[in-house]
Amino acid sequence: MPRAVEADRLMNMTFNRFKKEASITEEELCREFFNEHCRLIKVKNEKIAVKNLALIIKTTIRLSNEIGFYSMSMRDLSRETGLSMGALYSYFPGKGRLLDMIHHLGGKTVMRVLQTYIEKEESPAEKLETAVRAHLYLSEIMKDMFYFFYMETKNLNKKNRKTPVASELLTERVFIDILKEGVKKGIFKIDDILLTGSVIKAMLQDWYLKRWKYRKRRINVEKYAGFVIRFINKNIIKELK
Amino acid sequence: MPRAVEADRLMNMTFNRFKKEASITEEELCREFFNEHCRLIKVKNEKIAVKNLALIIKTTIRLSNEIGFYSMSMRDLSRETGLSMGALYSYFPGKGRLLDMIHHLGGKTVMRVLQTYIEKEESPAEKLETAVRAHLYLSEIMKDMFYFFYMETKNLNKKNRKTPVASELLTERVFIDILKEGVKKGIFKIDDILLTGSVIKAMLQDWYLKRWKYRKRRINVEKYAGFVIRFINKNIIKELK
DNA sequence: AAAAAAAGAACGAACGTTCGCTATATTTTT
DNA sequence: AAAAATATAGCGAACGTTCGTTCTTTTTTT
Repeated sequence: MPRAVEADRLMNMTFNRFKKEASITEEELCREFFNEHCRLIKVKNEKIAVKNLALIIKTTIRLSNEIGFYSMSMRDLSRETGLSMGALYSYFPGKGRLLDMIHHLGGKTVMRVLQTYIEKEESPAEKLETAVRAHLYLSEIMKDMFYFFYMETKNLNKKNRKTPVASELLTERVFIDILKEGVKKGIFKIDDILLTGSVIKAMLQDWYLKRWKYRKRRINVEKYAGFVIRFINKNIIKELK
Repeated sequence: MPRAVEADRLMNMTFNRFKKEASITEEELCREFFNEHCRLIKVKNEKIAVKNLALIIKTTIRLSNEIGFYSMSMRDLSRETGLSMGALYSYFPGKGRLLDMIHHLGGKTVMRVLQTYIEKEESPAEKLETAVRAHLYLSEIMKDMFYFFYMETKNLNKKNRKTPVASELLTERVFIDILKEGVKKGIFKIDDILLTGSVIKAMLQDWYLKRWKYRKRRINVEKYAGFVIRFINKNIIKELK
């Protein structure tokens, strides 16, 4: 069916379109961060707070991804942000809490974006493709943050440590629900839905966990997305006999 | 072809058989460790050294997987092993070097086992299945060490940091070479060999990176191996028309 | 008795955090 | 409108703690 394939290709959400539509700006996220934690942030001026929070969060993620959150000292953060030790502690209650707060922000953002895009689609096949693309594109835009999330989970305090575990399962659940719906409607044929959901998640994570590898091989996110979707579809789409 | 499938199933390497055959004992690995680094180890009695090295390495991996290698202090290690601070420093030159030494040991072991098992097989299809199973079974036996490798890579010193990156690519190459051979012999039909190798690696890694998830769902390593192999095969085995 | 191994007190460096201070912006009073 | 008072942001030295490591002493083995 070359015509149908062609139509599909035209309808594919491109990375650039997603980037424009989603328009997840650093500033907007930091404003949300500020409003949510203003009780813990000593700086009251929103304009100043948002500016410096953006600087602090960006620098924390960068340094953590280079040497690990635990290895990054507050003096490192002070030097790299240009803010003094005292000033830093006006923006968060302590090093550990800073980590928790960034995690909280990221988790919420991912789920919000994912849900928004899935709701737009009708059929399970379209939902699945959209979910895969939205997840990959979002992780491409926020690649440092995604890597940071994955690698620094164990450094969270016990209360918040459950969140990313739950978040891992939550993202996976989105895919499992789509798969279930597809099976129910007779569109998908899947042996093991749970395991299928797991390996989909694994393939999505590989994109941001092995960035250096894919960059080196000049594989862009759209190519990867297309490959993953075809790879999945071969295993779940009912064959027409 | 129910008969062929049945034959295949009988020939599948089981986890228990692998465990017996490979017989990777903690003690044997530590003896290798001792002989390789005896220049840096002050304790000369092999029996004592191997016993305590096993204790030190096991405890280091356990504590690192719980709280991270950097968060684990030498006092933690002293308390948990029951060895004094002074005694610890008779077994390795320093905390950083201990990490390097464990990584070195693990990397060598993985490649050795993988190569041994692949050499036994003839056809690419069998090689692929064996490689997948050997990798998964090995990571099941040494699950803590595999998790440790992945999570503590960035804490290695710069000289040794290249090793795990190279090791990631090295393991992947094993699979890519099998895929290439299969295509050449006309057994496999693959669009993108490099990307196929990548997602195979991603699925294998998921097994030891998300141990808690699979344990909770009561999915054992053999079931996972079977699923992964079928998932891959649907994408690479030439269809008979 | 000599050698090897283990012990644990001690050391300086570096850690996260605090706190008194200065500088600047905003509000209130005159 | 000018002056005084207050509030806020930023600073960096200093604190107590904990870190990796060393070194002398004690115990165990040969």
